[in-house]
Amino acid sequence: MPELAELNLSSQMVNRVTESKVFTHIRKNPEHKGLEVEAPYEKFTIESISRGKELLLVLKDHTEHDYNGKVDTLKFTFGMAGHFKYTKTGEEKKHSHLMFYTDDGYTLSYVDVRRFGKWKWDTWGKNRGPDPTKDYKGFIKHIEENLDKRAFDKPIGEALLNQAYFNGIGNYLRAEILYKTNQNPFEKARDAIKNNPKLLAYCNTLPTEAILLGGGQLKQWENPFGVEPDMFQKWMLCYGNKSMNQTIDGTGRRLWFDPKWKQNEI
DNA sequence: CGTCCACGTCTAC
DNA sequence: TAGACCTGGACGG
Repeated sequence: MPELAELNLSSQMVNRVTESKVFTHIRKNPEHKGLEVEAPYEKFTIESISRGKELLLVLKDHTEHDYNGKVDTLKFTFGMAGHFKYTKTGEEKKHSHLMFYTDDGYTLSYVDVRRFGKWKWDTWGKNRGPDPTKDYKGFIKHIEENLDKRAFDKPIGEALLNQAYFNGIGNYLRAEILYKTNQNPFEKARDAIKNNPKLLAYCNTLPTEAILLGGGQLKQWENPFGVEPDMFQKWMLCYGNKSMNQTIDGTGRRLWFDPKWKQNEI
């Protein structure tokens, strides 16, 4: 599930369901080896914000008699399968690992079959770049100021997964970006960025489109924006398409690309 | 049954 | 640049 679009949708969903809710307890599933988390206040509210492939839960003190204005942020990464579910307490889904309980019988659960996701009391990772959809200017500036770095010696197909510069781009977004910008994945990243103005622009527009289509598998909501359920599949032209070429890239991940590009062309 | 594969990091040789 | 971390779905014999 989780690339920029899915993290963004998770955050929107959390904001929608937790609006005007008051939480009192947090519990970790002992099966998960992750950090134990205790409620920082007797009563608290939850808001959420995403940035690339990270998501924050902002916990705010709601204890009337002892308000101190403190705010705590719990940072999540979703690994390969993380997402949130909101259910009645007692009806939590299998593989729920961190549960936030309201004072009126509901649970917000962090669910993650494979348990690759993580959480900790923290804010945005300092080794991750700006979100290309929420801070496009910052995203462009950060790349342009660092174009001479060795990270951009890599083929663009690999560089697009580098979260220091392309925070939120994952395996399906890179495939769609390369394909829809008519970009040779094996061209040196620095040259590709200089020669193909669509490349950085589509790091903004394609994740934005994916958000509006409700994201990929393991949807947070059924058709969050009234979009037909099969629209996302139709939108994905390259990733997972049998008529495309695929190879294992230098980082061990499967790269999907237009067969017109020859792999040894680097 | 078995093997391969998955929208991602991490850390250790 | 391998593995390690995990579960489960798809597909083959």
